[in-house]
Amino acid sequence: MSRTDVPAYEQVKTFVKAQIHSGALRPGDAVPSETALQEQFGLSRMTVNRAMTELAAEGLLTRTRGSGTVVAQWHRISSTLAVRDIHEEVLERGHRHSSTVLVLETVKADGVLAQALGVRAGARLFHSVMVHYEDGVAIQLEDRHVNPAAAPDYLQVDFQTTTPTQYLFACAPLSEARYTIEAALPTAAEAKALGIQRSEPCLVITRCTISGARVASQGRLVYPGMRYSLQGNFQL
Amino acid sequence: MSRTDVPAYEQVKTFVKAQIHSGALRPGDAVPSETALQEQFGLSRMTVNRAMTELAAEGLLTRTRGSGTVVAQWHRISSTLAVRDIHEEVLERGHRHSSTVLVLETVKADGVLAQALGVRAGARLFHSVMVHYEDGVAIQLEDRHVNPAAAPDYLQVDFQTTTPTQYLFACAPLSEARYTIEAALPTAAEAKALGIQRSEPCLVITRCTISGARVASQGRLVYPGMRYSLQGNFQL
DNA sequence: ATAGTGTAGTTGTCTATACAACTTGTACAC
DNA sequence: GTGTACAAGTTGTATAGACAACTACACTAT
Repeated sequence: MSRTDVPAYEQVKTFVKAQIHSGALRPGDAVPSETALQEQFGLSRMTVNRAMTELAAEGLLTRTRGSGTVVAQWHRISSTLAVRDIHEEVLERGHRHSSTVLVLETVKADGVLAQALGVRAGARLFHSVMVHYEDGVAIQLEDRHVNPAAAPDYLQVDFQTTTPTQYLFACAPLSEARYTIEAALPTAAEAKALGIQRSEPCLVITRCTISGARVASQGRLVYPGMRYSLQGNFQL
Repeated sequence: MSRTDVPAYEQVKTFVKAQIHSGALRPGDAVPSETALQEQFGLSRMTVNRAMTELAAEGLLTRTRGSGTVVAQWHRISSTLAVRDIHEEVLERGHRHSSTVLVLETVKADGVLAQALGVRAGARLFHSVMVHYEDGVAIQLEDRHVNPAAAPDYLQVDFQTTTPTQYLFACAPLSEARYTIEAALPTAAEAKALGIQRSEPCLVITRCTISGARVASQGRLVYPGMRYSLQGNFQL
C-alpha cells in the first residue's frame, strides 16, 4: 500500500494505461509480462495479475495464456446504459415528472408481436401507451406490450403513482435486455400525443426485457429529437 | 476446479446471478457474506472475493466495507460501444466498403469549434467530409474537424487506402471519448451527399475523441435512419 | 438519556506458493 | 528437410494466511 492510499494494483493499472495513452505502447504491442512487472514494482504476481486481469476485462488488453499480453486492437469504450425509470431520471435532474395514460387494455398478439414476446399468435397480451412529461413538456412516449405470465396484475396498477418500468422491475427481475436505437418519424398518433410535428425526427428505442427464460415485455420508447439526446462520457 | 472446466469463482458468480434473476434476491437485499459463501462452497475466501468483486464491478452488487453486500438498485447494463473503424465494420459484415472524399481543407476555428477542440478562436484546423458506402449504398457521412497538433499530416493522408479513424488511431492514442446520440434532419448538403430526402430522419452521433490532455478531433457522423440502427444485446 | 468504548463481523488489499494449461522456440533424432 | 520431444516462459486459477479499514451494535460509565 506504500505511502499513499492508492492500492498497488491500481498503480500498476494506471502505469500501463499511461503507457498506452502516451503512445509508448500501441495496439498490438506486447505488454511486459507479469513477472517483469512484478520485479519492476516489487509486488507479488497475484497483485500484478489482478491489475492486468482487470485491464483485460475493461477491454484495453488482450491476454493469451502461454503467449503473453498485447494492447487490444480496439479500445472498447464501456458505456453503461442504465435500465432505469424515467420517473427517477427526471427527479434526479431536479424537475417535476408527470404522466398520462392513453391506453391500457388487453389485446391479442399478432404474428410479429407473438414472435417478439415468445408466445403463440393470438395469445392475450397487455398493452399500454403513456406519455411522460418533464416540467410539463412531453419527453417520452412509452408504448409497451407485456407478457401476462410475467406481470399478471399489470392492468390493475395505478400508473399515477408508479411507472411500468418500476412495476415490471419489481415483479419480473431483469436478466437480459435487447435494444435497438434508431432515428425515425413518429406515427400520426405518436406525434399528436407528444405535441410535435409529424416531420420532427425522433429517437426510437425498442427494448425487449427478458426475465429468466421469458420475454417479459417489449417497449417502444419515442423521444422527440429536439428535446432529447443520449449522452456518454468515457474514460479508458 | 472440481469436475467441470468452469472455474470455481465463475460458479459462485452464476450462483449469485441466478438468485438475482430468479427473484430470490431482490434489489436492496443482503447477499451472503464472503465467509458464508466460502463455507457453503468449500472455497477459500480469496476465490469468493474475486467472484463478488467482479459482480460488483459489473454493477450487480453494491459492497460496503464493514457493512456487507447488497443487490444493486439499478442493474446497470454494460453496453460496449466499440470505437472502431467503419471500414472494418463493413468488411466484417462481408460487404464491400468504399468512400468518397468531398472536402479536405484547412479552416479557421470559429467560437463553437474552438471551444469544443480546446484551441483559441481563429486557430488553424483540418476539416474533412467524406461519405462511406456499403456495397455502393451510402451509410455514413463523416464530417470531422481535427486538431493539427494531434495529427500534423492529416491533409496528406490518402483516404482511399485508410480512413480518418484508422489514421487518428495510429497517431493519437485514444484516452477518452464523449458522444451524444440524437435524431435530427440532415442539412441540405448532407442529404444530397447521402442521396436521401431532406425529410428523412438521421441518427447523428457527435463524437469527441481525447488523446492525452488534448482533444484530437470532433466528428459528426450522420447515418440515414432507414438504413442503420444501433443494436445491443446485454446479459447480466 | 447520552456519550464513549469495545467487539464481532464484513470487505479491501497483499503475499507467497502451487499447480495447470498453453505457446513458442530449440534441440535432437530420423 | 521433417517431425518429435522437451524446456522455458506466460497466463489462469486456487489456497492459506495476514493485516487494515470500516460498520453496526451492544455495553458501560457518566
